[in-house]
Amino acid sequence: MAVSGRGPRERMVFSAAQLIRRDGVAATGMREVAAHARAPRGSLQHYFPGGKEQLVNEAVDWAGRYAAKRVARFLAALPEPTPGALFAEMVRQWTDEYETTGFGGGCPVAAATVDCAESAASTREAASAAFTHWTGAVARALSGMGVPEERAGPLATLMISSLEGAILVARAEQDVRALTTVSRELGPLLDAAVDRTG
Amino acid sequence: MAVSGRGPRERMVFSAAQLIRRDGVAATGMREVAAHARAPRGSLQHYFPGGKEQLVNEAVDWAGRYAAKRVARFLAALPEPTPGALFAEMVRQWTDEYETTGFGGGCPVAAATVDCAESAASTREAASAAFTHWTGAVARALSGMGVPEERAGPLATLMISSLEGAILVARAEQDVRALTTVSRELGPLLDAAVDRTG
DNA sequence: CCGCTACTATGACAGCGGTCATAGAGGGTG
DNA sequence: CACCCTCTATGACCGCTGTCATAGTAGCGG
Repeated sequence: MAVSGRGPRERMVFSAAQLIRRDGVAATGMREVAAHARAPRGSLQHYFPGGKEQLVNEAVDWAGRYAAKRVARFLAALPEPTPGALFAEMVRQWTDEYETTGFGGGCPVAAATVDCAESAASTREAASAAFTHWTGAVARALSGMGVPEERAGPLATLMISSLEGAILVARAEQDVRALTTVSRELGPLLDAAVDRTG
Repeated sequence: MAVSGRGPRERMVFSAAQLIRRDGVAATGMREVAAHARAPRGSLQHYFPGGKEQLVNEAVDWAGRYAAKRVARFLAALPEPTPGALFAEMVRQWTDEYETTGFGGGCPVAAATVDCAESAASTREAASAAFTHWTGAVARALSGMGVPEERAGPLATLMISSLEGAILVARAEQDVRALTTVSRELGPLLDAAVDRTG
């Protein structure tokens, strides 16, 4: 996994997200992040004077924006966009990863929530913001598919909650079963929400 | 939170589950567990010669059995048992806790999965077993309500995945919104799965 | 060359973590 | 009393972690 984003700073944030999603926040050391990013250790205190908390927060923030961008990209790639198809695509990103590279990682936002929700207020807020970003992107996508405004938000929350939970279960079981199940079970419900009166 | 289960051993397992669900596995120390359980520190190596990993595994196992028992209890308490009502009750356990005692804790099994899935194989297996126990209890409950056999398993997985994810989101946002949303959105879908041909 | 800024390089420190070693109580049984 | 088994009590060890302090290098404008 040769990390080669542009600047050292970006690489460290990216590496932090990668390591966090694999081992959790507490088990991820700063020296480890720097090494993984092939960045000098001395740069840590230069780019992240706020210490580990700042680095973690930026990693979570990055993950939230990344997830939101993915939604838009999925949307553009779908030949016939429906809510169920979007959800299937979101799920497929995870089944693909798990089937090819193994069950090594989960969602970094989930990891940050589990590890820091009670101990670090700013990180909890970062996770909240990440979920909000992500949910907003999904809700907008649903609206664009004809889902009524007042239904888009709740359904987006349902999609993300189910996905996050299924990721957890799949990782524990080392089996994508939970992921494929939620996709199959939720698909019809989601598709039924599009307004066909137009 | 005066812990007063029967033996010191049981108390330590229980305390471990409590602390893990709040701070995560890595951030929970053994000395801390003993102190929280009002158990002598020297008992740690006596009751858990397998070290922290054993203690964590037992805590996860305990949580899985507890969750399964709760399902049976919810079932017995429901006046008119339907899948949607059971799910609403499972969700309500969490909204109640969050509204009364705050967003201090999540699911210990989720925490163990996030923190140990990659680093400790035995803990990952314990988490998998916990989910299996829990899912089995829910599936049996659904079957008892008239849900066809082949639908009970997938729906149970959907319920638990959605619940776990909603717990995560709710904790990050410090708002039970995600929990109430998944309950409301999934209720009709679940109730529609009961076989009414009898 | 000076001075300034951005970045890097190390080493040290203090704290905490899990684990081990060793020894001590308590209470039954022979 | 001697013996043993269960449980408890400490203290020490070692490794790791986040953070700080200090010093060094690179490049650039003047």
